[in-house]
Amino acid sequence: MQKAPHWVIFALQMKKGMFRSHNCGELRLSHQGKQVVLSGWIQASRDFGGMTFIDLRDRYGITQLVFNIDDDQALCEEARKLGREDVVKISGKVRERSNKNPNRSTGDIEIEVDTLQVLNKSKVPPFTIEDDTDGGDDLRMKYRYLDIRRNPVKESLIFRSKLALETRSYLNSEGFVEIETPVLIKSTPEGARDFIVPSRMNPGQFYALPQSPQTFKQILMVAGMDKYFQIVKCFRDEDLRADRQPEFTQIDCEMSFVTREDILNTFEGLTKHLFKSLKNIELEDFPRMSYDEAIRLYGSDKPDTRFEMQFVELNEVVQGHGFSVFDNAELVVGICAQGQAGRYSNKDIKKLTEWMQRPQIGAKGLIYVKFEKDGTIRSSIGKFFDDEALKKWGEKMGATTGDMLFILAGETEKTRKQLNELRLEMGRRMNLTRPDDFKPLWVLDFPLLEWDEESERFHAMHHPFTSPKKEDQEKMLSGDHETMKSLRADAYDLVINGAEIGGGSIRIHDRSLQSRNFDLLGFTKEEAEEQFGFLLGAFEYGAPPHGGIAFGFDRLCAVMNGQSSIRDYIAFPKNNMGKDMMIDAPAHIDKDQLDELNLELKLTE
RNA sequence: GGUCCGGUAGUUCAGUUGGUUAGAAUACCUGCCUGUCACGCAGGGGGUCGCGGGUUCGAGUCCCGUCCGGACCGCCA
Repeated sequence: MQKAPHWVIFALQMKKGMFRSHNCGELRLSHQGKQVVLSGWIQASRDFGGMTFIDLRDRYGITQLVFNIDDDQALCEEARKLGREDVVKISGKVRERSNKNPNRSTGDIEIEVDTLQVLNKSKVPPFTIEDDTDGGDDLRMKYRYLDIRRNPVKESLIFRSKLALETRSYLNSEGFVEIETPVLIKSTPEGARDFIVPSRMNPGQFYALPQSPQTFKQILMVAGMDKYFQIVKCFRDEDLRADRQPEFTQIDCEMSFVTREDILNTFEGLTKHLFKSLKNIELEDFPRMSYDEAIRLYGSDKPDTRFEMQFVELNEVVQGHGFSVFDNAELVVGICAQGQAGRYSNKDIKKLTEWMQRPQIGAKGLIYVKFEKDGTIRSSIGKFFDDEALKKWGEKMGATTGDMLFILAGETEKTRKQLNELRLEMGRRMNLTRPDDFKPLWVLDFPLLEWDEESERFHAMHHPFTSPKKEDQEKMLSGDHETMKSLRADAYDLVINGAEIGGGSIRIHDRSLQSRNFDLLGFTKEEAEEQFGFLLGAFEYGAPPHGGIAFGFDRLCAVMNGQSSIRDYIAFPKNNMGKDMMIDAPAHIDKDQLDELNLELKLTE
């Protein structure tokens, strides 16, 4: 039997409603002469009267369509009417372009169209669907379905998908099992505010959405699952930031019969694998730093180690010379900005000082010393210290000619925080924070407890299930304030380029130690029993030693691409008031719904 | 809870010490154009200057309030 010609088969397929034989990103010169069917959106149209070019876009790319009035006048007229974002299906023949476009993967070919079908007209979109859109953030969020058509957002979501896939594949190969834990759980006052869900069947009672699956994963360890992970949504009812959403995703992990070393190695391995497979970057072994060291050298527990500019404490050399700002300060500390002396005029310094004095930072002032190229030394405190003294500071801080010192003095914790802001700002100004440079590190030995002035009690710095380091467990009994402050936890954070990417700890698996920890945190026996009785109970049935870690998945996506905002890695993010601008949530519910939930609104002005 | 910035055409923005009919670019519409790919050219339509109040002969502009958006501090075990 004779086979029908290619074009006949195609015409039949078109009739049958086949939407495409290829996508808009895959046709090449090698397809020349082929009859194809494409579907997609109108990206742009260039009309020359006698001939019209149309860029057809789908997720995979853009293919140019050509309509020529000499070939088919009616069809050409149709094509001229197409508007941006109309959805069309076309069939036609692939042919080599006479003018190729090297900027496009499909730029060697074009489609000589023979049929055109408009599948759906589009209104004129409120912003341009281009890499550099003219749309503001609020419009982009409101019309997120248009925003996602843009390459940067689309690529971000695809990156996220690949990252999840690689995470699963790696952890699977390491013997981890992905287990889902409940989303409707119980509220606990520790930590962040919970999102609350009323229970219809249990009037007056509420579920809470998990801030993390913490207790469940520990119970899975008691249950003998040995290695657990989950890529999981978590919820925290706290104010938002560019890198903080009320619902966010964690790579949540827990392992049994492990030491801290086992966990660090496993997840350093995961991180390296993710960078290698997604960015083709081989990360060096991650350096490690104690929490105390990080605070002392960088004023932060998540230092950006892409650049040095470490803190140098100056109390010894500057105090006792009659300059009261220094003499009365708990800490005098500075950084050395290399090669910056010539870059800062008095006006620039004044500006920088004002920047430091903004309420967000709250520095009282900013002291500088400039070691000018010509050998002169200029500083804001020349009246109190002679060149000899200033030179000595310079030596201590490793400054040479051309460098500039910035010095702050005051209460230790505040001053470090302020200098951290300045260090990061100088890093940015001096172009030391390249987005394609990745410097991970482990920060270890966090304090177990944190004194909360407001409630006048200790809080767990990590969470209440974190194990104190072995050598500190005895000290937990003392009860003395300073000793409590000095307790160290077997907790660790993974920091990359100044962002906290992951955090975890070895957990307490012993019921009595867990009870003692709840004591320290100010829980009564009854409260501890009521809130965490299920965990304490589980610990009595052979809880294995265990520990784990959780990675901020959205943040990891952003950091791996050198971005500080996680919003483009979330398909439908919320704005800084926690609102979804597209669906306009949250929203009021009607009286019937409230009644059914046994709730009554009491809105105050 | 707080600090700061913004709101003018569909969009991004400009708008001087308060002073004619509020502009530009882009998008949109119409016409011309046969090798563009940021096409080009000519023409056109498009504004409750977020909202309310006040000061003033006169407010986009100044003041107060309010709403909305953005960044940040607090908060985020």
